[in-house]
Amino acid sequence: MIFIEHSATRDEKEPGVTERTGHRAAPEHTHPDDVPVLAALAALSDPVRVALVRELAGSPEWTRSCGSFDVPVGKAALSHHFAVLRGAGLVEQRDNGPRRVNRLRREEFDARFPGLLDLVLRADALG
Amino acid sequence: MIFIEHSATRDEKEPGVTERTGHRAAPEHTHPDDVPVLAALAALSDPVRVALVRELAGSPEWTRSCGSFDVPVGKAALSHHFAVLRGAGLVEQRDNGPRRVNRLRREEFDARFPGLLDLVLRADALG
DNA sequence: CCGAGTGTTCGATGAAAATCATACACTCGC
DNA sequence: GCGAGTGTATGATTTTCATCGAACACTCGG
Repeated sequence: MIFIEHSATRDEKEPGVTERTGHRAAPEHTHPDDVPVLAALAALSDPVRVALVRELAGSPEWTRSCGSFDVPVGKAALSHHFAVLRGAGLVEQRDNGPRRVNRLRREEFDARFPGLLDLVLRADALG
Repeated sequence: MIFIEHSATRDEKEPGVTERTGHRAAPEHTHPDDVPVLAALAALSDPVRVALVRELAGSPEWTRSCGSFDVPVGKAALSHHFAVLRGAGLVEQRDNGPRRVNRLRREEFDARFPGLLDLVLRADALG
């Protein structure tokens, strides 16, 4: 078993060059503070993305790879949806070996859009 | 005072049959409690509709007719947007003479989706 | 009863978004 | 290195949605 080193959270640290062997482009992230309200709402207006967010909220951080979600779309579309979620400041991604693991940016997103995530996550009778 | 009586809904009437004696069809409303989260978010994901909601929030109830809003779309599109807002439980409409006046369903919508309206209404630097 | 003002409906159009299939890039165990 | 596993990029197709113009419906004041 190999662990991901990469110290800890580098929120204020520029990602720069990872000390990993390969040269795989690190995913580009957008902080929730830089996300317009409309973009956040648009990102959460898609059933597939909401399913991803909900499933992600129910798992420990950095434990779910992109392919491990139960959504009825191919992997191309899936990749696209994760890009949208990243751009909306909803998820953070990190490369772990061949797979890309995810984390829901609960605190940061909540600070920027209070209550919005709770709204989407609360199990409702009406979807 | 005479109110719109509208004896019974005649949704399944054959086209062309207008046996009403000159009353306009009352707008069909959806209570926020019957609105899925996704529909609410989708309704608020459009810049024109957000502009309508914001402008409406800044005016007393039942004072704004549909045509009185400053949005860069024709009246056909405008009518469509109001229908969406109605369907999302965001606005209530009432016929007043030749015009249709509006009201933002603040309390009801807030009870169903706490914080969502505040999020959209708060004047943000980032739209 | 007519005409101006107001809003809806309909059909068409254009743009944006979701999706897929394919091809490509990277990592790791063997 | 090879090859399986994983995710991205690209291009094409489909769907969805916002928009418009025109026709229609309703109300009210002359």
